Amino acid sequence: MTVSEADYNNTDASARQGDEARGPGRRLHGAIAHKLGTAILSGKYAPGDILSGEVAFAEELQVSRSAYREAIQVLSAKGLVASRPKAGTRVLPRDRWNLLDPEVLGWAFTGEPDIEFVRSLFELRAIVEPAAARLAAQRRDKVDLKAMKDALTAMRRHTLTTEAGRAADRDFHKAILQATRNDALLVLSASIGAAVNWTTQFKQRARALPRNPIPDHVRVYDAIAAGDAAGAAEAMNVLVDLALEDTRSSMEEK
Amino acid sequence: MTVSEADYNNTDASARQGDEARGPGRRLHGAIAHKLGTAILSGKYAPGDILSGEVAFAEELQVSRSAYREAIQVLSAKGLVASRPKAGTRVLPRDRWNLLDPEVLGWAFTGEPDIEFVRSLFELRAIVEPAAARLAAQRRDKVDLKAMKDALTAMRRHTLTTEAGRAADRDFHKAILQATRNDALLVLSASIGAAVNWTTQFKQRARALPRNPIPDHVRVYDAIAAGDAAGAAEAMNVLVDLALEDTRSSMEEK
DNA sequence: ATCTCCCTATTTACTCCGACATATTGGCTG
DNA sequence: CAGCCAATATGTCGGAGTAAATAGGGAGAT
Repeated sequence: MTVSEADYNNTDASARQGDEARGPGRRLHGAIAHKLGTAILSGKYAPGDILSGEVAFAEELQVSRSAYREAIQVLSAKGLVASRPKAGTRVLPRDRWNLLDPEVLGWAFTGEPDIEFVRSLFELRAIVEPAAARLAAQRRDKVDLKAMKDALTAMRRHTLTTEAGRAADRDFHKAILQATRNDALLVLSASIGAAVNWTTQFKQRARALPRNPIPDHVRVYDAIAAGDAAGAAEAMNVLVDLALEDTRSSMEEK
Repeated sequence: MTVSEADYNNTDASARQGDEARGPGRRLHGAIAHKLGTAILSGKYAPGDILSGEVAFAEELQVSRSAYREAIQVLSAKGLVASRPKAGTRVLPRDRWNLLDPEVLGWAFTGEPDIEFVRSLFELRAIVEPAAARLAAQRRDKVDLKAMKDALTAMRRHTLTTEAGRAADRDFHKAILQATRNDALLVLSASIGAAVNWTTQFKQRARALPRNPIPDHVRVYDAIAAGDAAGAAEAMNVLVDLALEDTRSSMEEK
């Protein structure tokens, strides 16, 4: 064990993720991975395509082979590409992509997001989050409830137009999943939370949010606090439905 | 577009994933990543710990710094570690780990799996798969049904004691998720499928499988084929419950 | 003469090495 | 106590050599 324990928690990732270029704190291979990742997610490189050889591509990008290779390792780890000697580096079929990886999800939403995929994500939310709310209502303790309440007050103060407000929204949902005492669900939260963050930003882009989301969240909180499993599931169901509604309309009228 | 399209689909990953050493087809940095990944998942390196410096660690592992760094990039991409100049490479807190990544899941099951985590995974299955079966019952077409039927016959022929049989089991569940027409769910299939594979192997390890799993699967198939959404969800619910039962008992009596 | 199989040759990723650049930390100094 | 400075570990670079997998050609059999 070493000194300085409570560090490395700079989860600003979600805040600064949209950045294009390479600022300080953003490594070169990270920037390359971002560039290639968005290119693949946006369809610029289709599954089955073969990327130019290491030497050629690295030279084209003006980086060393080391940096390029490390970027490829990242993409490979996320299931986007696979490399083999003599055969080259190939974009894998879409069902091998790790779409639930928060970073991949971010890449998917930097361009024009596929509306069909957004629908898929909300359908997944509609399955997972009500079930999570049900479990949370049965297993939550005081600490969980306090976390949810704090997140709610923060949401009220900052509103969803600010990054701080969206962070509070994510905290609220994360607190619920944390209360389920289920690690697998909690990991999904990181992914779904990221996705929700992008779509929420989308809603803002189109117009000021027409609906006040606070009451929906309060209903969920109240049911969980009361230990009302069925009520919590139902309230969360409504919340997700409304969020889908808003997102859909804002995407269509664009 | 280039020659030789229908390749790169060697998903033997799940079949040969338990290998320790570095065989042909398994790259060096992949072996290092596997070694470090399992070490982290097994708790040998706890969150917050700092790994020895690149030069030192690479020398200790008898590999070049490049190979070691590429392995670290893989782990970093999966959220297991993070590196910063001067500060070193640190193991991230558990909630940052990408536990749903199929490879990470494999690492988690190479050692003694945490029974609490297995419970979490089955709880997730119990949430997602019945809902998926419900959607599949509403949206499946002939092709989907044929894929399920083929998988069932393959399961009958090989039984779950063989890798071929387990592959058929995975194919069955994958066919269901494919029938939901939902990409996000389909990605979860890769993860859940991997998890199911490991736990199934576990059941085998303890003793010959006491229960014949075929009838449970057939009930699910029949309901989906009949378009009976509620019945499909319920049948899948039973299936997952029984699987959990078997896994739990085999883990306890070990 | 045609087909099959094996073997070689080439292409490409993979690994290694050694040097330099950069960023962050922690101590030092004013 | 604040701001500067140097030590240190990661990050980036370029090149050289190795290993693997595919494609193509040649020998053998049908």
